[in-house]
Amino acid sequence: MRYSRQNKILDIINTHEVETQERLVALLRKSGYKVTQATISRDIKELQLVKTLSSSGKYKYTVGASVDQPISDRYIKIFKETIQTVAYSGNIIVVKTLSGCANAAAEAIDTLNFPNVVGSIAGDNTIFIVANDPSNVSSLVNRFTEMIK
Amino acid sequence: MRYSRQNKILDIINTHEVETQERLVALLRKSGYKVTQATISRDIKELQLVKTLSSSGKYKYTVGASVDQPISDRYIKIFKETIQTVAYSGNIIVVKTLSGCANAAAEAIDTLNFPNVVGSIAGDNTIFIVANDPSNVSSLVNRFTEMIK
DNA sequence: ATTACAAACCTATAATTATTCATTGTGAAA
DNA sequence: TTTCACAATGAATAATTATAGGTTTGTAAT
Repeated sequence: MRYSRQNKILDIINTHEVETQERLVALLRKSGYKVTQATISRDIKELQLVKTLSSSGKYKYTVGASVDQPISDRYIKIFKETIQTVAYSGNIIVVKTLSGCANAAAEAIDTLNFPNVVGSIAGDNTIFIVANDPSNVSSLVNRFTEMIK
Repeated sequence: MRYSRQNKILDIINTHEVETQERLVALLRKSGYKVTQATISRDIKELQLVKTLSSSGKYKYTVGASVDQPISDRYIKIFKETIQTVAYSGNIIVVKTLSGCANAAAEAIDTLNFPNVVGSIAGDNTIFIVANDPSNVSSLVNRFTEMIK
């Protein structure tokens, strides 16, 4: 599960000083992701992670500077590939995703910056999105469902 | 000449998409810097350069994200090690540096953010610093000369 | 000038990372 | 369901990068 794993990678490097890809592989295994260094190398490229100096003088991986943008494509792709169903009630939209992917998808939604969205919260495989008004919900839902086709 | 070379490195990566350290070695040689990859690896660490994705999907070296600061120490060190003499006239301070190091030293001065400095311009081994008023020049000169002791 | 020391550097190599090529999974179309 | 096409991955390895250890070079003190 690629996106779920990449999400976990972000998690890990935010909480650990990861010096090498091998180390990252080891940490991922502890979380149940069984991958090889080759895959991590590719993940790192995709996530645009970067090897920087930690304050201790060692190298560590961090999220990249992201100077040039069009990662937007990436988010749309995540969106398409992780979202399972979209439902709603009142001004709340409930999005179901593949397990472990809610965070990634929610970040995608945030970044894609849909109108009338007040905020969102993501669990493991569910996102709640709060719209500013119930009357705007159906058009949002339409846009979501259009996008995942 | 370490700092001069590192200055050149910054120059090069700002004007070229440098994919590997070996490539950087080659480009440096063209500019008369004869070094090995090992030294470049250390320079890159010091300069906190970072291998990121270029828009073409290839890797390239860029200046780092610099999340955590205290590079200030580094600037002070450059300052100490490259500045030769300090003189002044009116509201202009003239700083002489080791050859090729004026840029690095000027950047250090900029970053260290001295008061009453209006601006500066650097050549190869000379920096002109413009103070806001002649009356503030001598105290600035004192601080500079203190620092290089 | 000579010694002592440290910085800068190189050579060689260890360590790490990226990629090639093969395989397996996965979804869509027939 | 079978087939096709392609995405994702792993194994092996090529390519790249970091570092250990030793040498040279500059510098300051004697």
